[in-house]
Amino acid sequence: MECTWPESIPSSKKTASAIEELVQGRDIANQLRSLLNKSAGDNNNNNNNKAAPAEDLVLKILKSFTNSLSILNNADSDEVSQIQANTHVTNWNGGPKSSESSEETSRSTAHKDRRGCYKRRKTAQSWTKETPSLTDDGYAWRKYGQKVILNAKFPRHYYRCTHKHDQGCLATKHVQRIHDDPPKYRSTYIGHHTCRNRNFLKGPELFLDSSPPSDSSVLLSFDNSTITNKQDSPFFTSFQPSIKQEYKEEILSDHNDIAHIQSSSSDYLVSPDRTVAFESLAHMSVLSSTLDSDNGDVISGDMMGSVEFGDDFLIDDFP
DNA sequence: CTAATTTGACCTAG
DNA sequence: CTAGGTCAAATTAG
Repeated sequence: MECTWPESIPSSKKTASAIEELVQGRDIANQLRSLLNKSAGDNNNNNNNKAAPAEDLVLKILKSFTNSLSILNNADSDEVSQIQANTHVTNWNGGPKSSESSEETSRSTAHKDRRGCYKRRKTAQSWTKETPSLTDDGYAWRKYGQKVILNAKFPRHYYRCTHKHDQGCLATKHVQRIHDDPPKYRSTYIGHHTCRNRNFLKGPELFLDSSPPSDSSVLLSFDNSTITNKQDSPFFTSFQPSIKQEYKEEILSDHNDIAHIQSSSSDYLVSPDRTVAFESLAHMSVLSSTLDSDNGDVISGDMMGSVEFGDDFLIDDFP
């Protein structure tokens, strides 16, 4: 089986480069938007509605980019993506069903009518990754929920991209601790990032940005799988500037255990200067360990095989 | 003050 | 119906 990559395994390279272009365009539009905001802020402080039409236009451009991205990303899946894609914060009032009255007839409490407010994404690409510690993947995640899962000892934490409202990034993930004694966390990534704000310190960014966009970005090759690093391939975790809070307590709690694990995998302890080589090594080791346990026969156990790609990332070549 | 997290209610797929 | 995923008010952190 070919180790295909879940994130935008584009049906074709055309799609891939189209996505890249769109991301770039949206990024630029974002820059323009912030530029507009800034200039409107300090130039004319009393007349601020002058920039409103421009801002509006930029927002429309952004929306258009985001929608296109969403369409391309899950080409056949449902319309969830576009719904959330309004790039600014207006929570699309006047929802799908025009309920003119009866706020409280159905539900007693003074909650807003959230029916139809969200849709659960059905077929988004997802993949899981298991780590002995909570590592940051370079993206800014915002926790939005926590749930106790049946037959699981630990609750599951739900995160979404911080730039969901900024840039309409629809990526989410959930993290669940599956073992305690040797700490093990399973993170499931759903959807992929359309945002461009990774928290790189300095080194690895040249990995991603200055790489030729055609197809030879970064290759990691293993036994029989070739991995191309596109914009957010899941294993290109990076250094994090600050460990977030939710991780902090966990890390502190089993501080002793993970210390040597991390150092042995040469991850996160290297100074950022010489990271590029080290990083790839680190990831290779991570990957090889996971893939390694895979090529034998990781059976059952409890399915902690390693990297299983959850969904059928159907590569829809055109019919 | 703003922004992130917590947490219980809400919503939907199965 | 239930289990899992999401929302959003309240709370806490920066």
